Amino acid sequence: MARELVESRRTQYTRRALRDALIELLADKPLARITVRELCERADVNRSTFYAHYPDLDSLLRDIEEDTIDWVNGTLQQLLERPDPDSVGRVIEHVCRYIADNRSHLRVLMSPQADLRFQQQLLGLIYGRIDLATQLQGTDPQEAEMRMHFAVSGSIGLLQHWLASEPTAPPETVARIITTMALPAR
Amino acid sequence: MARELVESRRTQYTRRALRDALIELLADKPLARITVRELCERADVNRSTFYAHYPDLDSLLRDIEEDTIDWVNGTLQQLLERPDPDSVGRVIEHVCRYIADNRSHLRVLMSPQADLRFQQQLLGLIYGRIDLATQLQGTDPQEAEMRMHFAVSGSIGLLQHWLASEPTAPPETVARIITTMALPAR
DNA sequence: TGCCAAACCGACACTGTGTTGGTTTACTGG
DNA sequence: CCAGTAAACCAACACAGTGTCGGTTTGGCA
Repeated sequence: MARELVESRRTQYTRRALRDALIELLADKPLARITVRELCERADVNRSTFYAHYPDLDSLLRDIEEDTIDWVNGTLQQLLERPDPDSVGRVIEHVCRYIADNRSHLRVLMSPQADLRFQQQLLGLIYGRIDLATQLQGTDPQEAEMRMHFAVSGSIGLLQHWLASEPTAPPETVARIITTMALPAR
Repeated sequence: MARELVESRRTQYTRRALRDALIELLADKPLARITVRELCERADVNRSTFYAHYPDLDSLLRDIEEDTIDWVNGTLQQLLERPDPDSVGRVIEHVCRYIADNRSHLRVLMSPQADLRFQQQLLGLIYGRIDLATQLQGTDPQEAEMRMHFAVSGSIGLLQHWLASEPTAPPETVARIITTMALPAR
């Protein structure tokens, strides 16, 4: 694990070229329609070099996604350390602002063209940490889980629409809508 | 158009074989990992015969999905003809019951493995016809659209979870959750 | 500056794709 | 009941992408 942290300048450049190229291609078409060949062509990297780094396109995509996942994890950690009565709303707003700041990358990663698994993982992480269950106390556990799924998928859909549409609504508005729709009125 | 309605018994059998085979395969893996070859093998249909019917796997899938779309369209037409003050809740419940009745097919078509486009089309159809906008009267149109997207995606996620989980909750419960979360409290 | 890891290159066997021309087979209408 | 025909079968094709080699440059760090 520690060894991998020490990447030579050359390999870093190659990996970045591959990652950037994939993002560019994903803006045009779904992953299934992208070939290793054209990716390498665009990245100006030899095809065999690609295979030296990743077994397939899926792995490359997951590598890219990992950065965002890591950021969210770290941020959640920080935010939840200091106790805050209204933590839920604050976390959601914080994440929305992050998304707005990294719009160009995330509009691709969050698009329906991209990887649904990542999107669910991302939102599931947030709602899981927040422990939505405590917000839904008193209700039937099976029903609470269903509401949870509605909230996660609904948030994904809203965020996708937000990132795809112009002009862009302010992150605060989006956060407010998510909060009001995902959580039961108190 | 009229000509296509008259299908010989043979072609009907072939098409059904292909459709059933695809449903079976989709239960195992996503569309992207399914090849025309293995589909034909399972369907016991010659590969060139497949191409005589469909240009690619995507078209076959859309053909299957069309049946459900047609049913929903027809049902909506019927239900919305007779005016009903509480039409929204009734439509949603009706659709949930249909899904429960055709569980085996729809659990595949609705799965994340399958086609997201279909799922959005299906739910978008319902919410569009219902004209959720009227439910959201008085609010900012941009915000109304965002809530709409939340509602559609949320419903999809909930339905996916519902179809995938055991034991199965009654359709009435699911309909109630969708109604309460998608529509603003009056 | 010399070393060596990492990128490049060309070639390989393999699998899947669409398409085509010719054949068999099984419905259907007379 | 059987002839005609539409539809399914079959074999073979050119082509594109995959994953994996061994051998060769090349760039950067010590």
